[in-house]
Amino acid sequence: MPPPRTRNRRATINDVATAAGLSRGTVSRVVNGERYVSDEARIAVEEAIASVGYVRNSAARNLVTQESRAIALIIHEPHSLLFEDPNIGSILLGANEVLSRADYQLVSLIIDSDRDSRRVADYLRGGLVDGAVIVSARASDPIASAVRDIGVPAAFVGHPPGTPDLPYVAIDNSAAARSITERLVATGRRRIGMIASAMDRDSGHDRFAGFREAMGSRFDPSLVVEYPLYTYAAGLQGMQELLRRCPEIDGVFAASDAVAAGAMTALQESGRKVPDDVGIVGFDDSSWALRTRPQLSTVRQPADLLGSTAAELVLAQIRGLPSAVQVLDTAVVWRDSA
Amino acid sequence: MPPPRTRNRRATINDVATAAGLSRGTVSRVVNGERYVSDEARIAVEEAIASVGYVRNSAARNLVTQESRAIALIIHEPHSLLFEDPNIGSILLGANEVLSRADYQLVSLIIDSDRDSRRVADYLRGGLVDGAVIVSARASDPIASAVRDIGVPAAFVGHPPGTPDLPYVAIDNSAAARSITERLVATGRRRIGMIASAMDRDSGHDRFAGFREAMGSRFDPSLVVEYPLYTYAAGLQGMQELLRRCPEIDGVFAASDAVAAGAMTALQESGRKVPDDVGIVGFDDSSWALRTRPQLSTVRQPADLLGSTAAELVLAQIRGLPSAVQVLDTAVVWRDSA
DNA sequence: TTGTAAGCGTTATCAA
DNA sequence: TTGATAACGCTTACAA
Repeated sequence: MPPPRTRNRRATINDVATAAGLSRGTVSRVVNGERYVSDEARIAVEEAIASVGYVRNSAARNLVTQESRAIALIIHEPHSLLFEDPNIGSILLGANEVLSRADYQLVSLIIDSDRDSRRVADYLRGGLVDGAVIVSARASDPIASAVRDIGVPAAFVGHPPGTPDLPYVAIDNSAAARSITERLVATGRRRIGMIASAMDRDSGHDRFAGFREAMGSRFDPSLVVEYPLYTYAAGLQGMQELLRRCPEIDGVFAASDAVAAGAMTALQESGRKVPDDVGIVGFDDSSWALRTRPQLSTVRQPADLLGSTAAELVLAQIRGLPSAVQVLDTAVVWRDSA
Repeated sequence: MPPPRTRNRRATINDVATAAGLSRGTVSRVVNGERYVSDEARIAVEEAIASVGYVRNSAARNLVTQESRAIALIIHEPHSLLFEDPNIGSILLGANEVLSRADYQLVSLIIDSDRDSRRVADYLRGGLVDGAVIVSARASDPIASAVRDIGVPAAFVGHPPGTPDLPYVAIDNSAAARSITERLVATGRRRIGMIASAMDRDSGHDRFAGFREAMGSRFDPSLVVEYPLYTYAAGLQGMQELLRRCPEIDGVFAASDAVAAGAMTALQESGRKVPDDVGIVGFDDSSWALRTRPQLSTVRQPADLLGSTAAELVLAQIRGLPSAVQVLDTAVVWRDSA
């Protein structure tokens, strides 16, 4: 029998108490699975709950317990890029996994306008969540400082410049970029360029820095193009531009796998063979890397771990435990594109 | 000057009232921007708010107003597919746009396990949101019936079989599939197959049905392969299988653009030219369609409109307005892959 | 225009 | 083991 659809008024704990012939306190204890409830009381309450169709009002509960058992995940991603980047899905799933296990509800809030930004800040401020993990913040992101001011336990995925000193989890983009660039150099390429992206994010900025370091005196600024987003389109255009500037180019570091995939298309359209004529490497080891022909040499980044670790960082703060910055390992995975 | 970080106790409306030398009621009126507040009172309250660092407690407010001004967007997507499908990002953004304009906070809840499913149901039941839009429900999805039982205003994107009779917004997958298949037939192909996917969703099921209808007596079941998810990998494997079964195949309808992209790779690896040797069409007109070479002929589906319309459906119910099922238009966009 | 006071539906303390 | 009762922080008649 479906619960009586009292669309007029929802049953309260009082209604249950009356129906069961017991007090509110006892009903509350049953609902929360506490000890010190006799079997007969428990049964009576359970029957009453079923008969009046009671469900607990979370607002009232949160008000008295002063917690919500929910954690926000704030996604501030440029419109066009949202979910084109497979990393963010993995981060989300990773965070959800650890929060779910700890019996917290993950609520994702997306910021797509200044208006959203304000509303999300209000949402956090209102005490509707006990903590927040922030992904894809850009340099000097207003939501980042808002979170700090609000004082809610929080952690970043990545650590953009200009970000308040909150705990974060990241990878060493610079070191990873250096490694893969060095590997590319070692294949004997002479003219190596880079398609840089998202320089206003720590990831984009640091990948470029790593490339530059690895190139040392061979670094040639005219062989670097820069685009705002990690997209296939950026790779396509970037490679075309590089080819225009220097037809003899024989190596390319693309700032992400999606960018590398676009670049590879441009290379093939220009009649060049990968890796024979030009070697190309990406970054992320996302699903893109296995889609290209040949498959991409790239840097593996543990996106799900990024998400789960960030979630753990905020959980630790909630529990009053110390939470330190975490830098996760990456690995170069060498396939056939270089 | 940053607000005093009273980590000990948050200021309440009472503290503001005391500081301003006014009553709680007046403070509340100022906070909510109501009329009938003298300028001097308003100013005094605003100063007091700043000095004590007051922010309103949403749980308390929601408790008395009996609303949350938040709408849930429930994503029940198989782990691996989450956000590989660009449609879902567009749906999310579309919904966020209309809700944001109406000053509602969109909170996305993802379901990735049975445990999640129960927790999300509790979240909805608890009154933490005023409505819900459900995307990517599968046939007989438990969360779908939970939502119906809970009685919260809701709308589906799509209308899987076995779904309770709640308002939904969808496209006519079957008619669209028929159109593009007919167009493919008209190019003179003789042996046309299909790579079907997600048959447990209305979209997957109906696209296949449309294909079958359009093929009429030419329909050949041995030229159909079926995979659970709309993925690149499904397209890759599906096309290989089709080629094995029938090397002379000269036309393919892939159930989504991602699938088509995978199929195109398989075709090219087998040495076949698209569209000369085999014509291929997809579905969605997502970013995938412009990435393949040649670019994909496909069905344009207004993913953002799907999201915004679903949000409007929910809003209408909250406002007590009638809300009817909506079927959105699609269009065949013909490029070079067939 | 402002103040008073009664809830909103829980949980939690303290007696019984 | 159970029952009163006092919060939790806010909104909202109703009075003044």
